[in-house]
Amino acid sequence: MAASTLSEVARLAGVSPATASRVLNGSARTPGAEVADKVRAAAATLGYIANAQAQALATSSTGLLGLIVHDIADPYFSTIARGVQQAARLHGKAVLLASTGGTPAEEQEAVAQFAGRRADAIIVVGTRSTRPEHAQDNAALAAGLQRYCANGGRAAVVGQPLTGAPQIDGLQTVQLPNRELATELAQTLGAMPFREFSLVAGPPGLTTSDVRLEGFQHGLSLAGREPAPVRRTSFDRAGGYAVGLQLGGELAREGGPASGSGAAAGGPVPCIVAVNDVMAIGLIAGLRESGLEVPADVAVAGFDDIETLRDFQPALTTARLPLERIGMLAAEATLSAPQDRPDLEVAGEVMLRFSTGSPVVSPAER
Amino acid sequence: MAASTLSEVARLAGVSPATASRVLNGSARTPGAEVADKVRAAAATLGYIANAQAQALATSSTGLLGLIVHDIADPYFSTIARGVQQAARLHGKAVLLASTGGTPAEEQEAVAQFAGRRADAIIVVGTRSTRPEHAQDNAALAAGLQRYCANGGRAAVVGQPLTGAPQIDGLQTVQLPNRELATELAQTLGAMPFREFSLVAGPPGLTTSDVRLEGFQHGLSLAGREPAPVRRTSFDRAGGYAVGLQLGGELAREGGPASGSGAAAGGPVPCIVAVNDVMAIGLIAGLRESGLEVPADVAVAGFDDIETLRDFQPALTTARLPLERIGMLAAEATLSAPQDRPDLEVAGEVMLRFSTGSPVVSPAER
DNA sequence: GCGCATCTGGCAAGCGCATTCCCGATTCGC
DNA sequence: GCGAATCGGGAATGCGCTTGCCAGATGCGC
Repeated sequence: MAASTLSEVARLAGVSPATASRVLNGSARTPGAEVADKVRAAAATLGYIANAQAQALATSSTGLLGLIVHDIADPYFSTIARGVQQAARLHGKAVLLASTGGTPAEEQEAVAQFAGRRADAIIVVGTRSTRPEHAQDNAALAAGLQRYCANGGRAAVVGQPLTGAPQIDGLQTVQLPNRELATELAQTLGAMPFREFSLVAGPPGLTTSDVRLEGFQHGLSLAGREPAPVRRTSFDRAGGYAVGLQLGGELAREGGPASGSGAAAGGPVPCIVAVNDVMAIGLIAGLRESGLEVPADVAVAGFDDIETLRDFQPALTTARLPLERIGMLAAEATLSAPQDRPDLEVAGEVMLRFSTGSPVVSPAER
Repeated sequence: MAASTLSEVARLAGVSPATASRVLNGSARTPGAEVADKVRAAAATLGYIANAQAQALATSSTGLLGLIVHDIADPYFSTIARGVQQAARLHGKAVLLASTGGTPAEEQEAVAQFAGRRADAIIVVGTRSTRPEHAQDNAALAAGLQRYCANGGRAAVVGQPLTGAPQIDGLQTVQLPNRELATELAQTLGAMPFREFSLVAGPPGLTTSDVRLEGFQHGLSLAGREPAPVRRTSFDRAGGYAVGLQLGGELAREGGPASGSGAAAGGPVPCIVAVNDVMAIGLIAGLRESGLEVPADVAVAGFDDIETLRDFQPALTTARLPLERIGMLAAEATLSAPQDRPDLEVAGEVMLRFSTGSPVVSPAER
């Protein structure tokens, strides 16, 4: 029993395929009520479901929205994905998902795949890379999107503009206030009585990491602080953890063998800022492993304000990005008619919490 | 500039579309090397990308894998999604994502949509519902999957078998050891010197919640414990938090005005088990809000072992489900040839951690 | 050197649907 | 009451690709 087709329905209803099509799938010309009922009845008994592939071929519109993320299991991306999904649903589109791993080569592959499926729109989420070894892949990615847009596709990239890309017509960018927020965070923290700052970042060349870093340093200087030393590690929890162990060891040695040096002395403690929450959480785990208390011995801050992490103790000081809204914006930007495209400006917010000694906020208002 | 078509490539290469098709998209009959090169060159200069829609129509195979989850931003689902995505990629399939919200009606809608798109396989993840108001939708969902499978689609459901469904040919089930693991967890905890147990569950009728509950109670009885009282709440963080506040208030009143009653007395403390990690985290937040310490005043355990939550303090005692693997299994089950389908047995593991007073495990081995 | 097997590439028929064009049947206007 | 405008429905065409089938070309054995 193969899936029933339009003409089967038409035959059962005793009408032509054209008529059946007109009643079942919205047409400007709606046939008479009697005929329409007959067709609908036939469709129901046959359990007819329109073949979206054939429709797509005939109408050259697939109703597909391609979403490209680095890792769908990462809460940063999955939250954005939720927003995209919601917007897509509102527009009656289906979401095609690609979880790439983060290299421009894989992203380019996903773009090609989506272009082949003639997705109506493509959204690329995640940090760009300026690493020299990615230059060629970046160019390929840009070329792929370029061609996709030239062929009438709509596309948006979330985060930063494409690396080394020409102006691409039809490509929109949801620019994230990474630099500004990082500056604000650093300025706020810089005004607090921390002994010194250090920064934990991803490998050089990851734009999100680099930009946040710049913003931090800028904010520190605005606060009249020295530039902070930077530790480079992987852009994930494991990287944060490794640095936590390392920094924790150094701090413990310097502050005395036992923990609680800062707390005991009541003196100013150092503050470590990681470029994202997940790294910050790993960092705290590593520091703890070294016998340090947060924030008594060392203060820690992150970036993103991941929802799942908001019950973490000590509550993490961070910069909130409205991730779900960002996803919706990106989707809306590609799906809406040009005239009612949303404003792609995104605002964030610095969240001071206990990991930097700020008073705890009730978890109720998460 | 419209996307170039196969026949354009063929014309440029001076061959017939058939030949072009044979060289560009894998065919059993590969034309001669010279012709093949010409075609490939033409395709390259035109930037040809095969129209997957048309291919799908011609071959009646779309290369689409439909994934239906309750909420893609929930780490439980996003981790499974990662597994599905990986398996799909291995098989050269693209993942179609639907994040439904969890009601059978929405799931049925997603199934219909995927069926219309002629997805090669559909995977439905998430708890079933036995609530009477869902009976009709459950039936519709079963009917939809039934028809989908009858039309040659492959499908798998992760969690429990469909509620009130007949045997559906071609529908596979990745059965999760919820009951067994819950029993094991309860038995283990029951042997420990906790004063009493109470359970925090989702609304009655959510099968995952209900089954875990049953398992817990069974384990408690195996350990010679009384059945534990059950608090019903919503199946998410907010539900856990609400019950945490409530239970926390009761315990604080009963144990004395100040916190630390159990710790101070050193006596046995109560143990609260939530049916999933996210609820357990909310629960702990609520308990803390009431001035109680975990595990000094009250022990807490969860279920799932969500990766992002593993750095939580106190480390959460839980039952680990290999979520990513589960996703891969489900995808593999639907994508592989019948003879090399994987075994759909899934094993879990009880993880004793500090939230029930067990020694802390180094975060390194997350 | 001839016939046959083998191979190579072209032709054409769909896959399931939307859409344009067209024709017969109504209905309306005068 | 007649012509014209209108409406309901059917036939045909094409979307881009795959593939079975066929004709021509090539190679082989005898």
